[in-house]
This record gives sequence, structure tokens and C-alpha cells, in this order.
Amino acid sequence: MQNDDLLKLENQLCFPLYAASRLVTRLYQPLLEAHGLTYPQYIVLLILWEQDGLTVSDIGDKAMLSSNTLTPLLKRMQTAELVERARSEFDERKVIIKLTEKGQTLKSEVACIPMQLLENSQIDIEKAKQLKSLLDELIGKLA
Amino acid sequence: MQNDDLLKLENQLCFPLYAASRLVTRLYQPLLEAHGLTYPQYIVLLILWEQDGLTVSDIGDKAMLSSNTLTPLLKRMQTAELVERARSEFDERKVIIKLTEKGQTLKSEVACIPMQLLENSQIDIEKAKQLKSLLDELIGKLA
DNA sequence: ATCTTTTTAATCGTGCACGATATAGTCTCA
DNA sequence: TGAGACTATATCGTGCACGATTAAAAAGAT
Repeated sequence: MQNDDLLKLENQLCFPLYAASRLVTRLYQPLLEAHGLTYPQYIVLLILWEQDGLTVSDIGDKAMLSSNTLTPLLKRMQTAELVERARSEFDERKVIIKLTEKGQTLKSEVACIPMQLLENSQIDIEKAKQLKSLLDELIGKLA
Repeated sequence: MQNDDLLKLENQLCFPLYAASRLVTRLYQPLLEAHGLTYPQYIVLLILWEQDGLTVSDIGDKAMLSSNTLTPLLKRMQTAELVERARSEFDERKVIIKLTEKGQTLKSEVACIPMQLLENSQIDIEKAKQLKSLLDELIGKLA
């Protein structure tokens, strides 16, 4: 393929990735908004529901975000009373993020969302799994 | 699969999409910055290099962005002397976006970037094509 | 013990995304 | 032809992303 062809939008992998990611976010957005959540906040909750009491950088490692994004995001989540932020008593550099009662309760309220979206969209489960597997491989190579 | 399992990060399609998109953007970013470009600006240029003289909403249709994002972005591109913005003389509602000389010249300068990234990363071309095809299908269902 | 290096968050500035709304130009049709 | 409907951009506010820098705490070195 020539360079000129490689520049065509239709031949780029980068654009469908960018577009698909935003489309999926838009799919989640109204359902999350009903619970006062944004999409990145939902990602952070998914992480904390699996393991509570992580530090900012623990969350950052899992979400691939750093403190410049997470600190303000976590402060908003604290204002929304979803999490508590407290310096570790063993290492004052670290900030421990803990789910509040409200943050824990939210889990059962949003548990239905992934299945709901999967059913409402016409997405083939097998293709979704295939897509996820290819994405995971790509992430492994780039991360 | 139970709802609880569906909430695990590793079972979500949304997260790898979000992560992969940002990783690929980060891959492009230093190469684009060398030419004074951001990633969304590069997307807009890809569109204009294929067809110049589009309106804001034409670009929006292709990039899946609307005027609230595009207007300020195009103004920055105008300041950088990459494009010119002018009201259509036939329909004053429309704004025609035209590449400047500089915007056209940039095409040959960045033409090598996709191939360069493809070669530097350990990405299997066949898997990239497969991934793109699955993403296009997903976009088709959600757009 | 003090100096240096490293680690961890926080801060700052810029540029997206996007819902909601505003504004101005065009079209419709009674 | 003039009022209302519609369309194309622009504006506004909020919340990410992220490079660069800062500040404070901890760990290591001498």
C-alpha cells in the first residue's frame, strides 16, 4: 500500500478506535447519568468494586490514568460521597481511596447496565469477545 | 454469566476500547506534535486531504463530531494557518473549510507516520485488519 | 545523621468532547 | 409576504486527558 492510501481515513485503524470508543461512551452515558456518574467515574468504580482501599496510583495502573486526571476526578467522587480519600498512616505519600456506603450500594444498581446495553444493541456476543481479545492484545503491545 | 461477573473490568468491552483508543492516541501524539498537530486536528486533516472545501457539518459527519467541538478546533487550525474558514456565498449559514498551502503541504510531511507506527510497534497486520473490520461493524451498529 | 534520589500526589495549562442553548440564515406555505 | 419551522454554526459550562512541574514524604547512600 502506498503512503497516500495509508492516509485515507478508511484505511486507518486509529480512527475507528477513536470513533468506537466515543460511541460506546455515549451508549453508557445516559444510563450512568441516571446514577450521577460519568464514564471515567464508572471505570474507577468497577476497579474499586473488585478491590477497595487502593491508592491513587493503584487505580491509575488499572485504569491507565495518572494523578493529573485522577486527583480531580476522585475529588468530584468524594464530593458526590461515592469515595473517601485519606492519607495512608504508614506512608504519608499515599492516598487511600475507600468506597463509601453509597459507593458500595451503587454496585447493585448499575449491575444490570452491561447486560442491558448488550441486549439493546444488535451486537453479536462472539464478535464482541473476538474484538475484546484483539483489543487486549493491542493494549499488551502498546502499554 | 452473572451480573457480578459482567461488572468485572476484565469482562467489559468498554474498558479495552477506551484504553486502546487512548494508547493509540499517545502513540501518534509525539509524531504529530513535531508538526504542531493534535490528534483530532490530524483526523480533520485526513478528511480534508481526501476532500477539500467541506462545511463544518460535513466534517462533523465524517469525524462524528459536532460544532461544539469542531468550531473551536477549526479556529485553532485557522490560527495555525492550516485552514481558512469562510461563510458560503450561496448559504450564509454554512462555513466552508479550505486547506491553506501550509495545510496541503503538511500531507507529504506526515504521510510516513502510519507506516512508521505500524513498523515500530509489533502489530500483526492481519490482526489489525481484523480489528478494524470488527470496529467498523460495531460503529455501523451504534452510529 | 545528612544529603541525594526516588516515589507519590497535587497543581497548572491547553485542548478536546459533549449536552444544552443561542443566533442567524433559509425555507415553507398559508 | 410574513410568521413559523427548520438548519448550520457558535457559545457556554462541565468534565475529562495529559505533558510539565511542584511539593512532600520515604528510601538509600556515604
